[in-house]
Amino acid sequence: MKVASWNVNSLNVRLPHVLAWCADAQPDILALQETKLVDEKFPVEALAEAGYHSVYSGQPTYNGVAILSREPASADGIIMDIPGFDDPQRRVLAATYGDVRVIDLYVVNGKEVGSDKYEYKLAWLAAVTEWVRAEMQAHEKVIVLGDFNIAPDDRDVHDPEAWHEQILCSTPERDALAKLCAPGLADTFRLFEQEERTWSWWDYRMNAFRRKMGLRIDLVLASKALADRCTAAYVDIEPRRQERPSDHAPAIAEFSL
DNA sequence: ATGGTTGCAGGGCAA
Repeated sequence: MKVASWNVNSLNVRLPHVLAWCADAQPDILALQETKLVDEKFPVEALAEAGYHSVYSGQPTYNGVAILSREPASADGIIMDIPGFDDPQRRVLAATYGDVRVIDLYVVNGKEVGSDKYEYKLAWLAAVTEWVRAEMQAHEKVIVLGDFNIAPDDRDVHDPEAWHEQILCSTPERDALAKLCAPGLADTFRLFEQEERTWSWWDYRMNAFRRKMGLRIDLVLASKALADRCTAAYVDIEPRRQERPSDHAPAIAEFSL
């Protein structure tokens, strides 16, 4: 089973990129973030023609998450809100595929350490952490993936000194991510030897991609039952090289199931 | 400290 996460920064603009990547990479499950589409405009038919079922939770202009899959999601167990956390922003989506629970997250960016958005990010992460804990008690095989807007440690940052305690890299954010993982989620990327300086996001500005100035903030986390069966994990930067790309590249994990 | 680039939407806002 091949599972991927991709922040597409508008599925309206990036639908051709998604279709081309799916045709090439053949993921079984693809979690999307920043679809920026209301549900009425979600391209269900175009994706169905490409062989993918869709579940999605969108809003106008901002945010929006979706999960594409070869096999349909179970009819029950689709969750689009963090339990007990009132939030109009469409950032979470959970669905069950066979015996695998998939939780797609578009973590709050946070803008700047100390800002209102930063406080919202930490509160949001605390609420998600409680929810994920409950999901892991209910399911043995859990995948939590998405745009985490947190670089787990300095290996995931092109210039750790410049980013020291900055947004996406601050200690409270990293501690919050560690707490989310504490019930037994592994960053699948780190289960394997990796090329150093692997990133999944590069700012559109300042020629960051050409200059290899990126961060690895897109993650596929897996519970132990799945981590034990993980056979590969990597980032595919090819889509970032294309015309009119998303600023993120897909993060992928493969499992022998 | 600011600016740079993209998307949405048609002016800023979010990233």
